[in-house]
Amino acid sequence: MPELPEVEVTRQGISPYLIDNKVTNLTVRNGKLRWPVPDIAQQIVGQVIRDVRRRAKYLLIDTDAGTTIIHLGMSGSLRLVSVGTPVEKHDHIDLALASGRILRLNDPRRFGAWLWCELPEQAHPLLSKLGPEPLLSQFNADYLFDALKNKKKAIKLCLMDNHIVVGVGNIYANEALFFAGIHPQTPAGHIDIERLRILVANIKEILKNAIKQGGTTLKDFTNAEGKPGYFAQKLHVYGRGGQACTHCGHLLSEIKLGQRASVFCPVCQTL
DNA sequence: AATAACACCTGTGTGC
DNA sequence: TGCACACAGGTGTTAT
Repeated sequence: MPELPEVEVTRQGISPYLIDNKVTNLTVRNGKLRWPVPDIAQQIVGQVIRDVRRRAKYLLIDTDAGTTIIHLGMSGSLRLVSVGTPVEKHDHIDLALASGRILRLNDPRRFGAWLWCELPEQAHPLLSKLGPEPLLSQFNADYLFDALKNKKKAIKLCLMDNHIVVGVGNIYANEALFFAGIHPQTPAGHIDIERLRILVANIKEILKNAIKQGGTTLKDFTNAEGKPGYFAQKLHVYGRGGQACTHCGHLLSEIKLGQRASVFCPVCQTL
């Protein structure tokens, strides 16, 4: 489900309910997520949540004893519910708070993660090798030009590579390349810095807009209150293979890159 | 070292 | 209506 905007919208939605609140219970109904969910009730119950942060698509819930690391995978979502709200299918984990609210993880495909880290999270192996945040100034044309130097693989695969830049998933990689006029199969190292400047600007713009709109709703994305996002209606290429290009009217092509659907306009996007 | 393929899992839509 | 199959927002691990 979620790319960076959806995770950020979730963070913004849940953090007011979590910060300064005390954890009263942790219930794991099904701990078989991507990795076994550790039993850390002893460590976290009684702790006050200090902050709720995001790094890449990971949500980080800080307490003085340690940080809970949550990833929503392909199908995960977090909602805040009241005590007594009936448990539904795939509601795997509850983090109960002194306020009477419960942070509830639902994840049908269980590609998500719920982990615990007592060290600063930079030390965590999942977070230690991540590239820059796309919305920060460290992600710029000069950086990207350098990171893509000598790379022969397709630019779209590079945009989705967490070592190069985090948070850009299949939807926004397709959209950003469309707006930048770059063919998704272009060898990454061949793109000159001026085109990368345009690409970087488009990535930032698209992600910011998607956050402002409340995230993309494809099938089942909802924010912390269970409301859908409104970005899907603004997608120009993702999910539109065979339909007309919104810019020139030519039919959009669809190919597979790295096993993922890639849609582009063969006229507007060049190698 | 870099790239490509595979793995994890459930739900949904399509075509027969 | 049932069944087989392809496909879906991610990403660490394994193979080439």
